[in-house]
Formats: sequence, structure tokens, C-alpha cells
Amino acid sequence: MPTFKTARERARDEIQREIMRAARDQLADVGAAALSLRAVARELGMVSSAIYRYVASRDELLTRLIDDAYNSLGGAVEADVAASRDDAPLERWVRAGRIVRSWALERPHEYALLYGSPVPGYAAPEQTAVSGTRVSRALVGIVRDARHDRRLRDRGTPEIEVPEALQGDFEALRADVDLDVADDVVLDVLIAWTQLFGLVSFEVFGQTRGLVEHHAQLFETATRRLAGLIGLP
Amino acid sequence: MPTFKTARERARDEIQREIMRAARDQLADVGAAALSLRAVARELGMVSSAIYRYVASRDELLTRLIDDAYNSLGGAVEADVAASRDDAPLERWVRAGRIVRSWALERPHEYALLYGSPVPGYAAPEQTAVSGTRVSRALVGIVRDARHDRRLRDRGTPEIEVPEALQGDFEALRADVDLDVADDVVLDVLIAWTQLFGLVSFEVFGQTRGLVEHHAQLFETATRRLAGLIGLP
DNA sequence: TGTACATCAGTGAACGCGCGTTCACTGATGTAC
DNA sequence: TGTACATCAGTGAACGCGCGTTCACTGATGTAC
Repeated sequence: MPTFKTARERARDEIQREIMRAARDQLADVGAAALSLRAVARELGMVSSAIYRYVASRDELLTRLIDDAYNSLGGAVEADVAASRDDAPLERWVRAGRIVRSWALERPHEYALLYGSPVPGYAAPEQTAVSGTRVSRALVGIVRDARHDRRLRDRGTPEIEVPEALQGDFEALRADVDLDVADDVVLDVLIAWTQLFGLVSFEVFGQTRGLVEHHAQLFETATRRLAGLIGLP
Repeated sequence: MPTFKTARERARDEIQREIMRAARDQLADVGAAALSLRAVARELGMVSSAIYRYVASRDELLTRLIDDAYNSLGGAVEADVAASRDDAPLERWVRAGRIVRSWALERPHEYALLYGSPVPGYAAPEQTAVSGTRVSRALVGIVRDARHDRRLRDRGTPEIEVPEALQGDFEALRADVDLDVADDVVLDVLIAWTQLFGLVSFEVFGQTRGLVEHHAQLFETATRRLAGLIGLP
């Protein structure tokens, strides 16, 4: 079993890449709901049936697009979080948020595919479960680092009481993301996380159109506020 | 110009209502992107062309659905806010949030139509601008009432500085919703607002699947936390 | 109240479009001897 | 190195489907005299 590839394999790999590129173009153009295998084939100068040598079905193509998009966003945030390791935790959080926002604004349809309405008729498989968590894990990493470096603000008595029913959920979360903080901090991290994506979604989907002019500043200020709430110095 | 209606007009009104009902059913079934005039006509036992006596185009139907949905949600929140006038501001905010969440969970596709990805090929007209703001205005009303009753927490020095670029936006917002509070409070209201919809979207669109079990409690606790942040007692 | 005409809801056929997917096929590339 | 066979990429036609929208039409309802 030699490690080099035959011409056929080489060609196959390249066409696979071209298919994904064409699919992403399609996606950017018409959105996920209107994405079609035939259009992708057309863009590559292939006859429509030929695409089935590379893609099992439309659903599979969507799954791959979702996975790629999650990895693209996740990778970008991970890289930024790694690059900012020596910065102040609060600044790290803010700039990571900025990465999420820019990524979303640059590819609104890919963002919509991940965080918008589900695509009609498409049932997401479990496969994307790993790539889907990379962003959140990277964000939580910032808090974990701050905690590890003993730089998290000390709250004294919790500012809010977490109901018993939630404590199990929070315990599982803590274990899952390896974050050793009290319930009220977990809550604030969840709040900061959902607020971040809530604001990005509002901007990308046009919900704040006419209401806010300076989206970048609003986003930055909100992110900063919530990072402070978590207790990042 | 008599005020009573002819049999023809009566029939027309009723069919209009049936069309919207059928369209909502369709929407709940297949989502906005897959909504079709032909299917609506079919459900009503009409021939597909007959629908054009009542609806100018698919786009018009979508616009009406959006407007109806905004009014349904807006009306529900307004009613709740009016009904809770004598409660503590923080409780009012929490229960209004609960209304938004229930409304969304009961009709995920209508929620997606309003707050999810834009429908491909559909360009929203300005018409929905009024109905679209009812929810937010109702929510802000709670803060306005609290302020009017002099029950808003006094912050002393602002907890966060709002950058100059944003101050114009905030001034316009204050005027628009008639809310006489400092910049840092405006910021927190915006944060609470976007967090609320962010969390609902995450739940409705399945982003928190597997992560959180007790969504109702998480939502309630987060809403409470943010209402407190705004300064509602 | 009765008639003549205008309005309008609903019909049925058609246009032109695009879609996902299957299938038997051709011809080029790769593999085993 | 040369040949025989197996693998596989791409072709072209087809199936069956659904869509939005237009148009000439029929027949019922409404209006003016």
C-alpha cells in the first residue's frame, strides 16, 4: 500500500475540493434551502448525474457544508484564542467575539446554515456534533485559562441563585468543558454565549436594521460588558 | 355605502381567512422556504389558479404571514405586559420573556420566519416595520414603567462606558421608544433583549440540544439575571 | 318587481422551469500476470 | 515490457415530481334602471 496517489486519486481529490467550493459559492448565492446538486454540477461543467460519483445525495452535501462551516468558524476562533494566550482575559473574550462576528458577516449564508432556521427537509445527522462545539469550547477555554491563572473575579455570595433543577445540567456542563467554576459563573458564561450569537444573528438577519447604525461598536461594547459580568479582568 | 356586506363579500372574507389558516398550516408543516401557493390551494379544494383571486403572489402571502406572526407575538406580549402592570418590574420582565419563549416553541416555523434565516428569494417590504417592533416596544415598556415609577436601581457611576460612536444611536433609540435612561442602561436593555432572543433561537433551532436539559429553568434564570442587570427590582 | 348588463369567483389547460435520482452505456485508467 | 481484465469517471436519456403564473372561459352574484 504505497503512500503516493495515482493520477485517478489525485483527480478525484481535486474534483471533491472543487465540488465543495462550487457548493459554497452556490450557498453564498441562493442559501441552503435553494441549494441544488444540479446547479453544482452545472458550475463544474459536469452532467448532472456525474455528481453522484462524488456525493451520495443532496443531504450528504449539506452535511459536509455544515461540517466544513463549523470547522472553519471553530478553527478561526481556536486560532485566535491560542494567539491571545498572553492577553488579558477580558480582551481575549472580546477579540474572540469579534472573530465570530466577522466570520458571520463575511458569509451570512454559511452562518445561517449553522445558526439560522433548519433547512426544510434536511435532518442533521450526529456527525456534526464534534465540529459544532469547537467555537463554544474555544470561548470557554478563555474562562478556563483565567480560572487556572487565578484571575477570575471573586464574587463572594452568588449574585443570583441557580434553581436546583438546573444544577444537574450545570454539573454536566462543567464536566464536559472542564470548567471548574460556581453555578452562577456557569450561568453568566451561558448568558454571554447566547447573547453573543443572539446579537450576531440579529445583525446578520437584519433584525436591528434601522435601529442601530454602529453595529461593530455595539457588539464590542456588549461583549465587553458580558465578559466583565463573567468576571474576566 | 352601507355597512353590511353582500354574500359575495362575506364569502370573500371567509375564504381569505381560510387561505391564511391553510398557509399557516403549510408553514408549520414544511417551513417558509418550501411554502407553496399550489399546496395552499390544494388544501382548500381550489384549483391552483383560483388562489390568485385572493393573493397576488407567493411573496405577498409570505409578507402577510410575517405580518400576522409579528402581530400575534406582539399582541401576546403587549397583553401580558398590560396585565402585569401592578407586579414588580423584574417579574413583569420575566413573565413577558416566558410569553415570547412559549409562543416560539408552539410555532417554531413561524418563529423561524421572523427571527431565523431570511427566506431565499423573498425580499421583505417595509410594510412589516410596524408589527415587527411591537414585541420590543412592549418589553421596553416594562423598563419605562419602572423608570416612571422611580423604581429603577440607581447605578451611581456607570458600570461600563459607552463609546462616543454609539451615543448617537442610543439617543435615537431613547427618542424612538421614549425611554429616559442613561446610556449604560440602554446598553443593558439591548443586551437583555438580544440575549432573550438568542436563547430562544438556540432552543428552537436545536443549538443547545444535548447541552441543556431544563430549558425552561435556564431561560427563566437567565432572564431574571438580565432583568436584574438592567436594574429592575 | 323584472330585466339587462357588469362584475367577479372559480375552471382547466397550458407554459416553461428546475429539481433529485436511476440506469445502461462508453471509454479511459489501473492492476495482475 | 505487453496483454487481459477489472475498476471507475463521466455521458445522455429518462422518470416523475412540483412549482409560479397566465389566460380565455363559464356561470353565478350584484347593480342600475
